[in-house]
Amino acid sequence: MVASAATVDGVFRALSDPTRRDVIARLTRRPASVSALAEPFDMALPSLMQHLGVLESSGLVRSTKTGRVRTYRLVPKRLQVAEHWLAAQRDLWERRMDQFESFANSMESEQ
Amino acid sequence: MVASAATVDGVFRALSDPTRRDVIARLTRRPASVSALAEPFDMALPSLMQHLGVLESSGLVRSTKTGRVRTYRLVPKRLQVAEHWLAAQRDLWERRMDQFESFANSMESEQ
DNA sequence: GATATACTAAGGTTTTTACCTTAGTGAGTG
DNA sequence: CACTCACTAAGGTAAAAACCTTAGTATATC
Repeated sequence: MVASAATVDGVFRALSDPTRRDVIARLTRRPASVSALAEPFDMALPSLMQHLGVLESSGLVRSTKTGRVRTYRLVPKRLQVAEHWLAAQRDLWERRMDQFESFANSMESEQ
Repeated sequence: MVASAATVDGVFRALSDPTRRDVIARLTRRPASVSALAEPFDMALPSLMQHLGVLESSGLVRSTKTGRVRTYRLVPKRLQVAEHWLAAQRDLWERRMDQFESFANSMESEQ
C-alpha cells in the first residue's frame, strides 16, 4: 500500500494550510455543511470553498449534496498516507541509531 | 509541546514536495553535502539549494559548513511536529468511533 | 409565487513557488 | 599561484496559490 508521490504531495500540501487543518480537525469530530465549516472564519465563502476543493481533491475529505446542503466528511484512511510516510522515516532513523549504538559499543569493548 | 500553526505549516509545506521528501529520506540515513544531495536530481544546483533552504527554514534540517563543504543533517524532532498533529486527529477520530459504537450498542439492546 | 438560504460559477489581483541562467567567492590541489 | 571544486548570489520567468468581488442557480419556506 505505497501511495504515489503525487498522492503524498497532495496530502501534505493540503495539510500545510492552517484553515484546512482546522477544517480537518472539525471534520474529525463530525460531518459538517459548507456554511457550518465556513462560519468561524473571517473569509469570503468562495475562498473557503476553494480550500474545501483542495481537501477533496487530496482525498482527505468527501462530500455529498442533499437538497441545497453539501455535507463534508473526513476520509480517515487518507491521513494514513502521511502517517505512513512519517513512520517509514522514523523507522529508518531508529535503525540508524541502533547501528550507531552498536558501533559505539564495539568501539568501547575494544579498549 | 504544542507547535505554533506557523511551525506546523512550515513542516507540512516542506514535506509536500517530492524532491524535498527524497532529501529528507536520504538524510534519515546519513548526513550529506549539498552536491551529494543534488547528484540524483536532474535539476540545476541552485534550484536544489532552494529546496534545501525551504527544508532548513522549516527546521526539519540543519547545516554546517566546513571548508567549502556544507553538510546537511536531519532534525528528527521536527518530524514529530507532523506526527503529533496526525496522532491528535487519529485520537479524536477513534474517540468518535467509540462513541458511535456504544450508541449503536445501546440502540441494539433497546430492541 | 415571492423571498430567503446554501451554495456555485466566473473572473481578477497579489504573492509565492519552482524552476532557470549567469556570474561570482572562497577553499583545496598540483 | 593557477586551477578546480563546492557552493552562493542575483535576478528572471511561468505557473500555482490564496485571497477577493460580483453574479448566478437551485432548494426551502412563508
